[in-house]
Amino acid sequence: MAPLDMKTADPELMRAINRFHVMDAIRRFGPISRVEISDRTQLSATTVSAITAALLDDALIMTHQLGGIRDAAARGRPRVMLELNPAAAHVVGVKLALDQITVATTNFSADVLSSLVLPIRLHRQPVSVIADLVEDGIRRSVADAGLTMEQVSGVCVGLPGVVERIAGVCRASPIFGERDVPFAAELTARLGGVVATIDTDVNLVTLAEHWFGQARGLDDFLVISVELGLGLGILHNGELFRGANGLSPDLGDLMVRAPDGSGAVRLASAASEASMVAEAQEILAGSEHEHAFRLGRGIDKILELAAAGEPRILALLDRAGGALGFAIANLITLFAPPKVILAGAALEAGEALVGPIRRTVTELLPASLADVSEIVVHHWRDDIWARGAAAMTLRDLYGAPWNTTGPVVHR
Amino acid sequence: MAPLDMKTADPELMRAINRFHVMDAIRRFGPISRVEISDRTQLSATTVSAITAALLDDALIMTHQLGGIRDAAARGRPRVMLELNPAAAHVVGVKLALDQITVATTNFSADVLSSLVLPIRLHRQPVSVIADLVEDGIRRSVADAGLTMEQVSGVCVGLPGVVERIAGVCRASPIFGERDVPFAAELTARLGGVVATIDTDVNLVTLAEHWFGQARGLDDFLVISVELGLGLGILHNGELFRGANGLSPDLGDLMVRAPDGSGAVRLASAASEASMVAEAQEILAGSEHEHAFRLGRGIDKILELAAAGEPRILALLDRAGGALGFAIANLITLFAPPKVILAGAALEAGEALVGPIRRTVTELLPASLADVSEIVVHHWRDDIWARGAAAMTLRDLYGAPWNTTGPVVHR
DNA sequence: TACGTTTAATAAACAATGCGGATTAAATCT
DNA sequence: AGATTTAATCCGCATTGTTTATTAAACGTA
Repeated sequence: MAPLDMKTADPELMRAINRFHVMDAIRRFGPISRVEISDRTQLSATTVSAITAALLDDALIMTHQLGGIRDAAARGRPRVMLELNPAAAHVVGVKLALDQITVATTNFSADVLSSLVLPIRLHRQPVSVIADLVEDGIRRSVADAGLTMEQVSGVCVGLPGVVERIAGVCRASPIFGERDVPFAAELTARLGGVVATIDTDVNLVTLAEHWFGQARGLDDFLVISVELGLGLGILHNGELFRGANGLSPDLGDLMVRAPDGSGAVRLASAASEASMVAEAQEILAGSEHEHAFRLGRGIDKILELAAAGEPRILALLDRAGGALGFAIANLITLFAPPKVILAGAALEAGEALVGPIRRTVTELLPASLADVSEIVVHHWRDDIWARGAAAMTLRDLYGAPWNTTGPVVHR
Repeated sequence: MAPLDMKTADPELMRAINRFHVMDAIRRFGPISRVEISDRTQLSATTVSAITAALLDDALIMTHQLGGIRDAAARGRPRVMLELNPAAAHVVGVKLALDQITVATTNFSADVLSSLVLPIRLHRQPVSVIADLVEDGIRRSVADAGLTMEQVSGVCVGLPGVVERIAGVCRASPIFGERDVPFAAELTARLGGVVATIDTDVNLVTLAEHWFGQARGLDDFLVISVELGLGLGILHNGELFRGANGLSPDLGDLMVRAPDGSGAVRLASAASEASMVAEAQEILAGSEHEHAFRLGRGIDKILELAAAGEPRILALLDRAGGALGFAIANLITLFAPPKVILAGAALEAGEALVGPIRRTVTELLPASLADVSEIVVHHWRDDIWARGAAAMTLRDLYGAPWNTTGPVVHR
């Protein structure tokens, strides 16, 4: 074994750690004054002053001019409020799904400046074709935002499947026909100097939930997305959880009891949108509804029939919910997260799907963990992925120095 | 939310981090010279010199007098070898199982100085009775080692179930009738100044495997123990994995498909020693073997019959292996560990149990993870638990400063 | 308007740390 | 005995965070 892999400490690391804490406080609570940063971080006022001076110098933060609302009874020298400088950097977030590409450009505060959707079926396209499409989308979104590529600090691509972020390699994904696709390198090569990284789509939204969403400030929670495929994001101890080597797990690969009790099946084939649509298509073969599934949005038809109370569809959703509940119960047993966030078009079915999930989780969870987790449904706006991608890239820009999880830079 | 919870950096933390790295290098590779520490840790020779001087001053390490074996062609000033000072501290490790208490006293190098086994059925004894028994065992083991309680730096107790180490509370365990037992406090109160901590029994052995055993230097692996109950230990990114709030998960609480395909069952009721014995007893009711199960060591009878090729026992082991394989496949999907270590009396059945485990894992694992994990069986000596408890306590003594995971001290 | 009070932010002095280069220590080689 | 080689330490320097003192910028009051 080579040198011990943990980082040793020197003054530079010390500064990096404290700079991160200051940045994090400004991001989370800004506009915020130096005194309050000092309070929250437990750093001395002097240190905060020195660090903020450097950050102002680098134009990463700026003073909030529109004087803060001073308490009427305020005395003494007023606090100068500090906040992120939105113009300090711009990043592009991309989400690849089986049926579309979403691209958005954001500023340093993760505000979306421009976004676009390319409704293209990517299924089994060659990697180079997909990379070309993504490149075009990025360049167009950047132009729409009134920026040039030189002003873009980073690009982050989220996609379903098994992703090794550090290496920039997609080990397996429904998007690609091949295995072990070095998509980060592929894309970076096309962008002329702008570094692209990749991650699981759900990891992006998990980070977005942590920074902006329902789990703000919560250090442990799960995100489960039910789209064409299934996604799992885990925030554990304030950090995105990844398996060994930074390999993000794929929820669809988890095994569950078969809904009909006949053994084990992949969760993806029991509870993903794709599997539900296929099953519904089979159930309704020959009926008046059959043709609706030809149009590609079979899930909408399922929701419609569920709302109408069609019993076979309700039974289908019940089985899917049972399978999801099984997997979620096991995840709660392992991670004990206070919150589990569900999202995805299928969740629009409401109690028809969520009910069985909750019921199964309650049924299968041991008594000692009965009350640790709250299961909530969150309806995402389209841009949450982009904000997550932005957060991921911003984290790299001023990221936590104690994690060696930064991605490899391909040039 | 109060102050940001991550530690801020100051010179003291810097020194603590580097001191840890030096200690860790000495522990892992000692006897080791200062230059080699410098090489391995990437710290400058000056810094290593300063830190080792302080450690020598505190008598935590000592110079290795029996001059190292110098290469015949060696030139220059000889290296002075450094190693842990075994007498620097002593700790006591305790393991509670349903049928016995094991106690061992070790020195600073985790060598076992004395150990004893109390074959007592703890099942549903009052907490105070168990604490009394443990106290007696500890005092006797310490005396056997020729030490006084004043010389003991810490006590660590491992037990099955759901344990919240930081709080020192056992949330649920087959050992205790009650829930939420503050056993660390209970025991510390009896030991007059010596601090006791608790943890999952498997976590202790996981740390022992990491420090001394088959997984030395491996940063990611799983440990699965099949005893009367089931245990799961996870080393992830070089750290013991715990759920939110430091809650260690219980393998027995994981749900698996029922072996007969009729739904879901707790793994504990499908593959633990207890469940296998109960099932075997039922299968063999009325046969010549029935009375063997009255003697308490039913697992031995199972192994004997498996070796003899008794088909119903082989089928039983096959079902249990299938259930374990199901759970292990899901764990591999989540954690992607390069190694999975199995242990426990039931594993003596050899291929009759391990075969089905391997087969099921191979069958259920997705192709992208087919080759990441090696499954091995490790036969533990009785003292491995004690060494793990020692390692756990030593880690607290000179522990990783960046983890806020130290246990609460009750007095 | 002048001056005191209050609070925020910075400056100066100090202590701890790690590092690079020079120096000393301890062995072998010639 | 002196040169050579390698290990370990000493010295001076740069960086950092903290404490204490000082300045800055507001308001209140006479």
